[in-house]
Amino acid sequence: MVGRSDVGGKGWLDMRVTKAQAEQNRAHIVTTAARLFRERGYDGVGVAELMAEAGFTHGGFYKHFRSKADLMAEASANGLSRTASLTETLDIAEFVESYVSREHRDGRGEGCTIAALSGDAARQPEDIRTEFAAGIESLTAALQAEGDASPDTHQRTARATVIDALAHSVGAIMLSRACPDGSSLADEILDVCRESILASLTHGDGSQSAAGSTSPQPA
Amino acid sequence: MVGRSDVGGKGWLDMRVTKAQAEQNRAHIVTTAARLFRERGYDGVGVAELMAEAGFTHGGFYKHFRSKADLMAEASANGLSRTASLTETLDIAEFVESYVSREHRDGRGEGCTIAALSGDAARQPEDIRTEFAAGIESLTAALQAEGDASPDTHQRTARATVIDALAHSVGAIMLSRACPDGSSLADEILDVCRESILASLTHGDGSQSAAGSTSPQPA
DNA sequence: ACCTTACGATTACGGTCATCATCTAAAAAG
DNA sequence: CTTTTTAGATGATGACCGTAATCGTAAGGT
Repeated sequence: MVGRSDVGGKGWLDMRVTKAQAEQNRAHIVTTAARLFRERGYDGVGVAELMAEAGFTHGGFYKHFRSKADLMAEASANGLSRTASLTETLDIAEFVESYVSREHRDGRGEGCTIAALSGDAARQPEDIRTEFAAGIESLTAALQAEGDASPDTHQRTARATVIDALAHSVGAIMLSRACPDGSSLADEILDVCRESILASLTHGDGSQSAAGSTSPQPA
Repeated sequence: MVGRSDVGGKGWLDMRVTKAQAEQNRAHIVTTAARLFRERGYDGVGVAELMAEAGFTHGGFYKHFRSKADLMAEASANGLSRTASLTETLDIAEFVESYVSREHRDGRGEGCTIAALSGDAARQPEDIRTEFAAGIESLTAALQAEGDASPDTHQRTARATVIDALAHSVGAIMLSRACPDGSSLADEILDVCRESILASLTHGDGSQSAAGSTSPQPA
């Protein structure tokens, strides 16, 4: 390992790195990881491949993160907040329309982290599930809040209604993705559910009586 | 299938047929794998650990399966058909009641393969997704068929209603499982969705009646 | 201008993984 | 009986994994 006496400064250049650059590189690693995890699952992407995709070699990874598990949690939080912020301009009906769609189903890497990784997250340590709970809360809050700004007859959507529609939408996407590409069942699930969810939103759905615990708790 | 077809004549074939025990061992490996995959995901359990859990060493694995991917497909089919057959005695309301429950959420290994592995299946090769589509169809058929035996009161539930309720239930379980153990959100999701799904079954479309028999059966 | 800090590259370590070669004993086939 | 076949055990192989030690180098504070 000592053979690096190095002669002649020929070395390929790779001058970069300022403090701000490093921070930017770190952020890039996180968002890259978030996308790769959505596409292939937490176990489907290794540190080396991840860093390569971000434009680095795998060695520098541990200057940014203490472990892969740490990055998994951070990438999850990043992806979840991304979904929530993208949703902030949508009301529930618009959200459902774009969420329960073929485009979303077929664009896993660019889609919702909940739909892409909740199955994996369920088996991960608690810190990741805590991020998911927070992400669900943020998304719920975003969907409830929409309409508040509008002066007209919009009223804040009931929390239960939002949670229900979200679970319904997630289930539709996951079932559809579990079917073979182009299968009629995959499309049928999407169409049936989208119509049903939208109907339940416009329908006289004012039923959110006390069902179990109603204690919102952002983590 | 211990069928001893046995040919008295001199047909050339019949080179197969091993001990009946081998066939039984193979089946045991498949059901063990189905449970372990549900608990930890396809990538979360290795061949050696799997075989050990089934009571064997890892070497004999390839006398039964050509690859781990082969077993993954077979174990998926096994788990999915198990869920469908366990559901055959339930109508939709009973199904939802037992499916969208804390017991099911917390008993991943003994629960529904769709809820446990659809997130993983979406990233697997087509043969596994074909099994999932078939499993969804079987489960849908089982839920539609229930009630046919009864005289007038029940009529065949609409396919769309069943698919919709199934996706909704799956989404509820997956979201709840993605939350930390014992979190209030995890329980809230379950309670909100269960009530909503049951409500949509009783007053939604033009074909459905209330529950007649009561036999809540945890899978 | 020093000196400290640390990004990122290189290389290597244990460990685990799927897969397979080989051996064995026993069951089937003759 | 003998021969053939094979379920399962044992052990090796090579690839890949997460993690870490080392180092060149440049940035940032003083």
